[in-house]
Amino acid sequence: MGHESSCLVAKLSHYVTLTDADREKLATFEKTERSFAGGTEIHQGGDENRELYVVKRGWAFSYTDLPDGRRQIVKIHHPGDVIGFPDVALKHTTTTLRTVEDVCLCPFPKSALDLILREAPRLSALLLSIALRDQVVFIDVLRAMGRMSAREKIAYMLLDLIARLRITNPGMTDTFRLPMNQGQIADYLGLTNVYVSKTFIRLEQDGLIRRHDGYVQILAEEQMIALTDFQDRYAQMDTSWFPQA
Amino acid sequence: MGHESSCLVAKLSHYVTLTDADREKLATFEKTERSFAGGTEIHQGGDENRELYVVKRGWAFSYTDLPDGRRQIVKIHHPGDVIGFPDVALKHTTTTLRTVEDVCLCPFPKSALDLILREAPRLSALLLSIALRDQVVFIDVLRAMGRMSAREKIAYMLLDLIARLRITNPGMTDTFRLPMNQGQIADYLGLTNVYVSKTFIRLEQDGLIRRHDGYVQILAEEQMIALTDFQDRYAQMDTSWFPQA
DNA sequence: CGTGCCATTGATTATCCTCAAGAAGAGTGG
DNA sequence: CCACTCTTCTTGAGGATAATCAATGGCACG
Repeated sequence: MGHESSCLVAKLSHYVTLTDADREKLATFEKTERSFAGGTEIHQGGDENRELYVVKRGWAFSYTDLPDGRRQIVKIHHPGDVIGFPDVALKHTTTTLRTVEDVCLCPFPKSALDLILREAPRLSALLLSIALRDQVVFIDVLRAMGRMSAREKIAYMLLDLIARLRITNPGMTDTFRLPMNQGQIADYLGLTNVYVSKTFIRLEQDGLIRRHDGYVQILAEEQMIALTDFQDRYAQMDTSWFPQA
Repeated sequence: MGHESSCLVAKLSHYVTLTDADREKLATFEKTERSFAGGTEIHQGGDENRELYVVKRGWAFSYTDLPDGRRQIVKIHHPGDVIGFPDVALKHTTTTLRTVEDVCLCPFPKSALDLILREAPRLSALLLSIALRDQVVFIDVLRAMGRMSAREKIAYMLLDLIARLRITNPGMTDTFRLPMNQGQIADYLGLTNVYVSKTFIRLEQDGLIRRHDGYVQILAEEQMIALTDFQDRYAQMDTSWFPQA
């Protein structure tokens, strides 16, 4: 993940062949970069007129709170992800953005999208497709939240994370670093930190996973896929209907 | 809702002024129409190469099942909605579409989007915005599913439905028809039909709502908004960054 | 060597589910 | 017009999953 080629270009190239003109336009998204320490709040929900970010390094997440403090983490951001895309539709930010660890982000203004839409129909189609694919992913999460047990939810989350990480790290096998703590995992899955702990231990005892120093190893991926009816939405998209280059 | 102006045009016109060229392109979405009886399965999750639909009349919903039969309703469709938009990104349908009552739909092919993206940047921006706005809506639902009690979930659902219906029916006040049964509401909110019944009764006893012959009346909208921290995502969008006409 | 964060563990509680049965209403056929 | 069925909503009893509360130990960090 990159010196010359950015993680964004790497991620998008997974789906279509980008022309030099496309790469040039995308490069404007990563002109500037800013670093943040772990546990930093980068912007708050309700802020106005925000920028978008491309993640260059590190994990972050977006969350919303209920007035009484209950928290829901809504999206976990990895390198190559675009943060804040959904908020483009609205005048105000809907979620708060917080870093999990030390992070490097590339901010860019909404108006950069305008250029893409006017001049690059093929890239527009790709951006639209990613927005729509993300909707499908949200639908999958919704199903997990509404109808899965705690055990299934955690299995689902682990499968989802590893599927996403494999897109940009093709060498990855069955082990990945999980820098989030159990309170954050609980806020993502609609559980409590205590119950996440207990459920992780059961998953380990049942031989589905193993944990060591912040890493998770998936021992029985097939079994976990069956348990959660997991579908990988990241590996491929339908680009057949795109405008020609 | 429509003879000359379609519900789709009506819904989109709420956000931007459409040119005649725009209307003409959108009209291709509603060239043909098909009617379905209530309780019909229109297409199954996993089907290939599907069409999109504009809803002309009646309610429908999209759902996914887990292998053991647990069901999650993912989206409730009203007149003017485009059904199947998220699936454009993928080769196969992700959800099953079922009618709630007698329904009239206008099917159109994916490729119609291609035309828009190539020739109508402003309309492209609007479609992209709607896709992104729908993501925000999914995020709101996610928060409800993850962190709200049954009582709050139902209140949230009712507020969401009435906010959506108000877009196309500006005359609507505090009462609307809710043609879904309690099992379907349960499948939407991640509850059971029994508990939905009990919770509805409590809401009624507490004077928040009233029910009569399939209609729901919101008696204490302010209180319910406070209870659920409800945000109306439908009333306005940020169109300021759109390409000029 | 404190201090703070985090994971773990146990005891208790509550929300919501499961199972079961009954009532009200709509539609059907005789 | 009257059974009859079917669906939906309601009600109650009992149970399970996950929450809450509280305490402990490990580990990193200053």
